Amino acid sequence: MSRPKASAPTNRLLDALPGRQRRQFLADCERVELDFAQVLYEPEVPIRHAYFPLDCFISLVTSVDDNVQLEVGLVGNEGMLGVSLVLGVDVSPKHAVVQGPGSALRMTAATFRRHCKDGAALRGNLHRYVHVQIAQLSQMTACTHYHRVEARLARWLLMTRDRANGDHFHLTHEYLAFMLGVRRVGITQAASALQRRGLVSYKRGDISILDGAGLERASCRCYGAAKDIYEKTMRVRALPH
Amino acid sequence: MSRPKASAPTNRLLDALPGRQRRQFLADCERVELDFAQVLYEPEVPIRHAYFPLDCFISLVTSVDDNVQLEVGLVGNEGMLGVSLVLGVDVSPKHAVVQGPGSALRMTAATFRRHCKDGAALRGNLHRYVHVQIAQLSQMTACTHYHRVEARLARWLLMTRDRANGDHFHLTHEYLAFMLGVRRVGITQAASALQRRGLVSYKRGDISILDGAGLERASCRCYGAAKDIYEKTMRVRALPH
DNA sequence: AGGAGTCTGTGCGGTATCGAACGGAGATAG
DNA sequence: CTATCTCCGTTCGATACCGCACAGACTCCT
Repeated sequence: MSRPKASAPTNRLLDALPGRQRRQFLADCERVELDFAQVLYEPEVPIRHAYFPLDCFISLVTSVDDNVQLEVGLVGNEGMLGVSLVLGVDVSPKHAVVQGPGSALRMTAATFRRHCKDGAALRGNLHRYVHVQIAQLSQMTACTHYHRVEARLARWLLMTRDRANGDHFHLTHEYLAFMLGVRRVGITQAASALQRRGLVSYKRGDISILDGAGLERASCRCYGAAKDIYEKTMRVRALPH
Repeated sequence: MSRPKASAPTNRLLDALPGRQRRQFLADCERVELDFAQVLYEPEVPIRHAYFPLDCFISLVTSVDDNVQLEVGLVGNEGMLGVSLVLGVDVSPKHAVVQGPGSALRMTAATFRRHCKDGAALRGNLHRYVHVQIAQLSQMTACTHYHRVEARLARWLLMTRDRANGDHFHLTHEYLAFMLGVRRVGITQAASALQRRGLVSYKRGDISILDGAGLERASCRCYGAAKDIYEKTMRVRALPH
């Protein structure tokens, strides 16, 4: 899990706040280290904290009928965990599982709601982020339905790279299969194909992306589309600080 | 399209408002008749109005790479169109297409934003509704991926029944195929199976639900789950009026 | 060095869906 | 009443993925 932690890691949602508000907000945050596979939220269980990843990333996972699960979102330092709180709801609809260990800022639910209520700039930013999540979820629905495992795997690796700030990370086929909602064997085959094409190298859970551009070509457009949605939506009111 | 319009049709989101606010809100609304297949929103195009269906219902449709489309949501008088406006974004991420013709209330985007800004009760309700949409989208992603066409069709028919306020409506196999993201033939087979089991009757686009309970058993749990999410989330602050 | 545990690769039969094509039944209009 | 159009039903081969099972390879621990 080599992730070169360039200078002080930051969170893009918070970076966009005007200086004074940002300082106030950060003062009420606590820095925590999150471990691989740690479960932060479970459906129906009250949310205790909002999380702002710095150099970790977290999967959002739905479950139907227990046992059957599927990743529907990936949150890194471009986003936050606990958007439900922004909407005045105090339970998460999904599981949240730490996918890439690292550090995050967190704030208690009550304090976070107070900040949302009082800070117009913060609220605006977070509202926009909620919109991004809705748009990306819609996209994800279509992607998961239409696109082949190989393309989805490529997309997943690219998304993870962006959030891990590095071309190298550790995840087994088993885990990837779980995330994409397919058999492990399906991942093995897709990963082998990508490796044969020289796009990634894979060895007992250590993944390296060798050719990002090639991988992007092998992935579905959904990768770029999801990024575009974020950039376009969040840029509108990006405030300098 | 026999839809017994019991007394004055209403919209559940607006019904939940306290009396005075409701009247003020309604005063700024305009009643419109929507036709089948009318396109209300398109991605990237500014939203002109928020819509509150009374006895019509509207599909939310994503598209990837043009040509390939998929319904990801269905909005009737339990919801609204234009949640993006609630979040301070003025474009819709999806297409919105009228699936069941009928009437709706609508309000210009600017006026709607003003009401959102000023009315705490309204805003709270709509925020909760946004949360519902996120939760249902997640659910939909898993459902579309895991469940068989027959079960998904059953779910779709049930959802439509709830929104059409009637057991009878008109839609061709072609159209259903488009919505569920499968071939027409797939719908024909699934619909035939449901018909053979005496759950529905189907004749040149006229669908009748004969056995709702049976259909529910034939559908995936996602139908009930989606309903539960709505009820649980919206009930919390349901205000009498 | 040996053994246990973890992770990856392969093979086999089964199934849901796909793409394409065609035939037929019912509605509609002249 | 007939021509045309819309919609539905069926068939056929192809394909992507499933479930299961097992073998090989690497790692780690003793």
